Amino acid sequence: MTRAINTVGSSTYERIKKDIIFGKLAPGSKLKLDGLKQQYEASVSTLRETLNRLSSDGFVEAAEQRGFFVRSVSKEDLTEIANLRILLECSALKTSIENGDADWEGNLVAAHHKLRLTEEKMLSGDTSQKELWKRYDWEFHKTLIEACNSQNLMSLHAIIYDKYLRYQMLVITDRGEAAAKEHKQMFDAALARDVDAATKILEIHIRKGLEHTLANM
Amino acid sequence: MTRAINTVGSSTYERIKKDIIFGKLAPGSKLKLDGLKQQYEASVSTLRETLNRLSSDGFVEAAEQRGFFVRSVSKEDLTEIANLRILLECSALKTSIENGDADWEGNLVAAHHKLRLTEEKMLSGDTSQKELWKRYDWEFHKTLIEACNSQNLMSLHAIIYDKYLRYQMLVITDRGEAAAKEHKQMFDAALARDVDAATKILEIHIRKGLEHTLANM
DNA sequence: ATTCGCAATAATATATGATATTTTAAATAT
DNA sequence: ATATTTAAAATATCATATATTATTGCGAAT
Repeated sequence: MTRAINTVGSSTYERIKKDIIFGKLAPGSKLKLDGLKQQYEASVSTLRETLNRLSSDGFVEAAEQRGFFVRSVSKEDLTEIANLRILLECSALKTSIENGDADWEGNLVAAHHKLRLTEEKMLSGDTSQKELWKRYDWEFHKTLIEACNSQNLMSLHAIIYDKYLRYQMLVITDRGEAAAKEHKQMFDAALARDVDAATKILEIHIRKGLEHTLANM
Repeated sequence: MTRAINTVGSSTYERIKKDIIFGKLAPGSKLKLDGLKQQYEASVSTLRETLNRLSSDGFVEAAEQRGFFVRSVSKEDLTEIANLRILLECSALKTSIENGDADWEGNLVAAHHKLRLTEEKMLSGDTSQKELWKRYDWEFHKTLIEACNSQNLMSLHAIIYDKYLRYQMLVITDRGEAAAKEHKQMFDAALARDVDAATKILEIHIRKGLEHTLANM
């Protein structure tokens, strides 16, 4: 179906992006072309294409004539990101709740169900599924806003979400039960078409996550 | 000072981006590497780096193994862009007015003065300065939100502004006097620290621009 | 002795042209 | 008309050459 994984360029893009988000490539560290060449088995040109894209996305810093660096982190930057996520995601959520049809509701039920299952496993001590949990968290939040009717807003949100996620991955612990409860509340409010309640909980959800990460970094 | 113009890569990036925004490269048209090579005097690899960056920015569409295209335009897309600009710019304006210091006020006075001069020239029939007017319009809007304390928000806004501008450049006419009056009102409201009035006028300003462009495309 | 400035060298990034794949189209056969 | 084959065009990738930056070592001045 999707041929995205076929080219060297797109797969190294995904891999490097993932390695930055999950902290395998440390914030601020130098991305030497020669080193990356061996690590990702791609040519310099391909890598430069990838790094240029990531620099436009804001995951990599490109210093003219001096090469590429993993974007550094700071509390100020995280705060900016969180506020931006609140702005974008709440706005999208509002429109989405107002416009969502039966399909949207169905997708939402499915997304929340999968997320909840994984959350329950994680809460009972099984931390092996952290990767999976992250994916379902993303799918749940994405599905919530999917009926917002703005491709532009969705793709901006996707990048901000990943930037926010990177900071979450920086700290060891997550908020566990509290976050799960907020997910449930959001889910209920969205199905009840209660825009105010849903956006309010979403803002709290993000703000609490921000505080938690700030306190642990 | 800035060495950005020194490398082939960054200068072709600026040139191609400008040519897309100002319509020299038509929406939807194919960007053949071979053709660009001659037009911009750069090698394939350099051009690919450029096009990859522009694709992340959303000015170019990259079709896996089928090359690059100038991002196509549509009324729906423009509407999305305008709404996004309202969301981002109004939020930034609010914070900026709340936080702006004397420096900010000074910059704002200067920016509005330059914009006004050019607007007056344009209104009196001298359309030769359209390029300059566009630059001052950008600087005015940018200065308005400059005290918002969010680099992330500023850079997101810069891209959205350019996307919006591209649509404005697509239609021949602009709103002239009406837009100039709105600029003055925004300027006054910002200096008076009247957040509500300023954001309200900004939203009207963008929405009117949207309607004008929609009607003429 | 230590710091500073300069030159030579090494390391690295940028840019190019060449090669291998893949897609598009044109032509032929079914 | 549709499917298949063939030829041409275009893209993706690589290896290499050029330009720039960073490092090291040396000697002069404080």
